[in-house]
Amino acid sequence: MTRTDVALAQPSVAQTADATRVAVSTVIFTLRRLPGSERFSVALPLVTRTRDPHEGQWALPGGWLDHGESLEAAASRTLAETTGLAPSYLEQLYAFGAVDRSPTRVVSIVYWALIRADEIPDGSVENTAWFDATTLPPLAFDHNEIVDYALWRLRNKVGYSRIAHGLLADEFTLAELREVYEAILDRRLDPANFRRQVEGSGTLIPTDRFRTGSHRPARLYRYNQDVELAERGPLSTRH
Amino acid sequence: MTRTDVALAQPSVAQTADATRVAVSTVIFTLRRLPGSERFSVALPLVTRTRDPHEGQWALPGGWLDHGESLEAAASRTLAETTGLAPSYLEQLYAFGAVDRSPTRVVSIVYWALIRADEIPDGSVENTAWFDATTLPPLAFDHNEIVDYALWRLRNKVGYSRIAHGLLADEFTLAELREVYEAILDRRLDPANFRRQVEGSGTLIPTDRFRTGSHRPARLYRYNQDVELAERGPLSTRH
DNA sequence: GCAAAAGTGTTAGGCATACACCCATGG
DNA sequence: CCATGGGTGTATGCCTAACACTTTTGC
Repeated sequence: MTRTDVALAQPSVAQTADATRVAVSTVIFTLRRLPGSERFSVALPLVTRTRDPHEGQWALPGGWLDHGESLEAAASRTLAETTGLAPSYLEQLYAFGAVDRSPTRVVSIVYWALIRADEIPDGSVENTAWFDATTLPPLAFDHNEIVDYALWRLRNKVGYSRIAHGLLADEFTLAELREVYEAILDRRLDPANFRRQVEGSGTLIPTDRFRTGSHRPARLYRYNQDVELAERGPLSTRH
Repeated sequence: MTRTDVALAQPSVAQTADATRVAVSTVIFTLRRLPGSERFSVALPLVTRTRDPHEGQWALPGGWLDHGESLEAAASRTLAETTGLAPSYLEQLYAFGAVDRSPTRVVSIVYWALIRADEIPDGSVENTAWFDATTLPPLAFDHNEIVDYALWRLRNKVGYSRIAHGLLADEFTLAELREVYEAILDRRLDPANFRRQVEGSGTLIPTDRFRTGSHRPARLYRYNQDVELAERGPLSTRH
């Protein structure tokens, strides 16, 4: 009898019940403006489990690792299969392998990802719903702890890399970039100092275009493609 | 026919030849004073592979994940079995899962570790030898890339955590602590500024004892146990 | 004109760097 | 007493935070 620790997934190769199996899950973050609030907040999609264990509970999107695919490819595939999403940024988070994290032995390689609101397909996907990252219900398995760790990593990494750009369109104003930082860090940033810091970092290229529509027009910027999105050291070019 | 991607290891549960298997390897660093040199340099142990693939080549110590043990326990166990070492610091590095990294499908959860020179048992262990981390021979599988990434992580982490203490005895002088930093970062540090930085960080407690024997005696310090060895966020208390 | 956001200027404080200098011990 | 590492003092420059101020638009 086969059990899964992720939703909507089935093993693709024959496995004995006693063997350790490898699953891949993804914590994928986006920003959304809550109704009634001016600020953005971090949200993520969860899927309902359709079988035991934890049937009916919410869980991270994921599935089994196929024999012929890399870990990152498995993360992308299972994310697309369960939620229809294709993230703009994807990075390995951690491998979870406690013996008792699932009734059967499962090692989960967890990825975390970013996606812009406009990249999310219209219309809801079956069994999928978006939740505020700070007020999650009890999730299946150790997925609450996994989300906590992913949030910690996101907040950490926004301080020393350009991952915030993974949540923005090609062109954006400094205010929009600042709102991304404010949502992730959950605190206000001084617009003047923020401008100087980010302008001095060399990661932004000013354009000739302006965002108009309210008050004084704001200059649009684009990414400097020469700068890495995130420092990953010797792994930056591989998977 | 069973193949392994780590030395001196054998699967403990029946596996089909086609199934993806989970291995655990460890990059364990120590410091040693090279003959003729005043400075310390980073070294790590490798084991010779005793079977195909890559028979005869040097590889990271490791082995298969047992069905009933956690990832970290597997790292500790396989490290002890192959090298006889029990590290003072152990942290997960990355999960490597490229399809072509081994003739059979193997996902390797790699840990990295620190050990003091005085914790290394006397007498050489069979098939094990220590290498300078910066001048390694071609290793089996993707182990060269893994070591590069572990070195990058070590150098990064020494800047924002206290992991250097994992390479020192309970009591140590500031010069000894500075030598650890200099070896890892491979550059000289100003003794005066280093002292102020580390004294101001609150991680050290001065003792009444002094290291004597040459010139002016140097005060011995010990760790402040209240401060985490390394920030791991929500994972700091678990495995 | 007025409100509000875009954008600039200025100051104070903290921290890293560089380096001059004094202290204490072994030989 | 002298060489050497232990340890202190201090000036400089950079970066951050705080906030006053000017500019430019919509209404």
